[in-house]
Amino acid sequence: MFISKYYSLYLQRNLKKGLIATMDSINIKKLAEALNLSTSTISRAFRDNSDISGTTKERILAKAKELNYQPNHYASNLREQKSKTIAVIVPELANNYFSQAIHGIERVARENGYHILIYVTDDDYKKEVNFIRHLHNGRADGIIMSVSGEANDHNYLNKFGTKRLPLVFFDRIYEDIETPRVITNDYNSSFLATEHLIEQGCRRIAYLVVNKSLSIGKTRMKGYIDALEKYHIPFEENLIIDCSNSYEENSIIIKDALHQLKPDGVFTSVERLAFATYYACYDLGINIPQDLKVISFSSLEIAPLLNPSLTTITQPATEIGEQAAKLLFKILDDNEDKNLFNEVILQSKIIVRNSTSKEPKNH
Amino acid sequence: MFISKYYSLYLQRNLKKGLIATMDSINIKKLAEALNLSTSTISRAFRDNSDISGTTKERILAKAKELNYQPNHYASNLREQKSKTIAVIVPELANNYFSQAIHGIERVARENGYHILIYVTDDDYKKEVNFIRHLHNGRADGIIMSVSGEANDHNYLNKFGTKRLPLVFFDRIYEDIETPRVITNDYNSSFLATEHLIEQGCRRIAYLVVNKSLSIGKTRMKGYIDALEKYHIPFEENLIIDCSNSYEENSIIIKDALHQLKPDGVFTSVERLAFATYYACYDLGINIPQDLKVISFSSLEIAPLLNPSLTTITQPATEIGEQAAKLLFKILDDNEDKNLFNEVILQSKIIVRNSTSKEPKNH
DNA sequence: TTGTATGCGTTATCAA
DNA sequence: TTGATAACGCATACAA
Repeated sequence: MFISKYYSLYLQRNLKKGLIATMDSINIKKLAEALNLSTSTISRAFRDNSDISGTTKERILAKAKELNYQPNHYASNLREQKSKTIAVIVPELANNYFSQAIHGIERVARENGYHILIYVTDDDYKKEVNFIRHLHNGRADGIIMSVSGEANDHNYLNKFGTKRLPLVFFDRIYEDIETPRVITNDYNSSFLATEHLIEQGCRRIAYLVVNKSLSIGKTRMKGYIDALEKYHIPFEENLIIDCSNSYEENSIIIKDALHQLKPDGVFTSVERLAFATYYACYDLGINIPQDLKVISFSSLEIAPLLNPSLTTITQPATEIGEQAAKLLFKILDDNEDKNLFNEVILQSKIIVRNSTSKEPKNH
Repeated sequence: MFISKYYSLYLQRNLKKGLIATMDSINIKKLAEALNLSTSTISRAFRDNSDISGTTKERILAKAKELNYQPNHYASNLREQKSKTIAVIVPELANNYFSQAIHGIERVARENGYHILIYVTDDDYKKEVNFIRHLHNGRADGIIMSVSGEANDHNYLNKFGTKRLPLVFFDRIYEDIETPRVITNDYNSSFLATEHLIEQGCRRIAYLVVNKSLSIGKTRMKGYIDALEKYHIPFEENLIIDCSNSYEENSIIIKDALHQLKPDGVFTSVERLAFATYYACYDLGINIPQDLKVISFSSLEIAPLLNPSLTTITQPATEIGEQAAKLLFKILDDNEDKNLFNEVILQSKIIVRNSTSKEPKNH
């Protein structure tokens, strides 16, 4: 083998710096030498489809285990132009819904031999754009995302043209981007939730939302409005309470709203706002459910343990994650389907508990 | 340029299959052609240290943006022998503690330009071993882990010899593996928690644990035992309730224990068991805190909303994650420190609420 | 300051 | 069934 003098110098330096694999690091070539085989044969032992005799394969795998050899992931990826990795982008992590969804994604990915990268936007649109852009460098084969920037320009997703990575939305989606998605029947759930409050005797129902302009906020709001209409309850714009992402701000906003608007029912679009409502009621001495009934979208598993236990619209979070992952793998498996538009709609369940009870709470 | 006839055939086939970059996919060579520059110059524009004129750099970056070019991650990694990726291995995801910790890790990683891979073991030791082994193929530069297999053999971690990836433990650790770790003062917290129950009048305090043999279980148990001793309360072996990972099993175990042992205080080592205790008490008509006081390790943010509000030992989960990540980056940054043994101990806080109140609960 | 040449570790192709 | 080889896309040493 000829090594140019430049390169040998480069080698020397980098060996010193520890940048380059030294004797203690194993690779396909060394394994081949150790076994007196060619690298191609080694490689074949690790891919199932290729022709190779059973005995050599065993010999190779045994030696590989002994020397702790595994095919270098980056070299394989470079060669094969795929990474066996999917990226998951979520607005937040410390949220029962998203952690359950990720768990579902993780499980399906693992079964398919894929790894998952996690990105948290903290509801920051700029981060989202940045993540997506950087993911188009081969790091991931596909993306599963719950979006953060409904109010912003989604067109950045179209700028990749044919090179755009397969993308699946779940829960929070951009309606104007045509890509597979997994959502729940939010309109219907909201309608039923509102109807439930009305049936429990509420007439002034406040709707708490984090961002009215988010598609998920809009869909959920529509169900609320339509239910009011069905029961001929006039819709009051100011009963839509637009909250923020800040705990402190929400506390003030909600207390003000409860104080000034005196609703007898509250429907919150995310669980965080239900918690904030509870805290506000504790502070203000408002009794749930006597003075105020509360229902919320929530995947909280301990909703029955709250004081009072919280009536929830529970989304099948884990299943949503699983379905999203399956959808992505379907695209990844056969290129034909790449542009197939696919929408999976799962059903949420309303679970009635004491926070919307007509009777005084009892436990 | 000479292309062997074999290879040209191979090219043809793979182009058809779409396996190989075609016109729509950009790489360093095409960008170079488009700009009439060499690939090295392009490369230099993307690395900060190299010599390159300001104007060409700008020209290149502009064109790159236009053509949506980014250096291929896998090629760079192969060349540089590092991945700018860290792996995080946790026992479970749907747990406030771990999702908060991961959030902390994610933030620090992002700031350092690193990406994170998530692996969930579901408390399965075999999965853990498998993950770790596969990670040693270059996919990650380092690992942050909360362990699952205390009862098993940890020696697999030593089998990698000098090739072992930098590893940082957090919260659940293997004491016999010498590697940096971030933990909380569990012994002390347990001691204080038990003492708190005693001060509130408890004399028969049950300790609920998921796995006695886990180091974290042992440490926490020791604090409990020593606190009993301080107050001359005899330690009863059967008040240590060994629970499982199954919700249904725990329900039975706990109900049995409450029924037969009639404790007046319960100290649970993980929040899940506190929830199970609440459910059991609801079912059995046991009043918390009158009949039974409950304290638990928990990072639950809505502990004040429980019925009754739960007294917790709260770990600084996010900070633990951040510290673990920082520790890992310190190792990654300077190779010298590679074997430095480092232990960061953070303080948990006991937050007293109604579940351990002497007075009947009030809200 | 830029270009040329080379190899990172792997795998597919073809030849033997 | 195995071996030789070229290339995946990039980054660096050195020459120009």
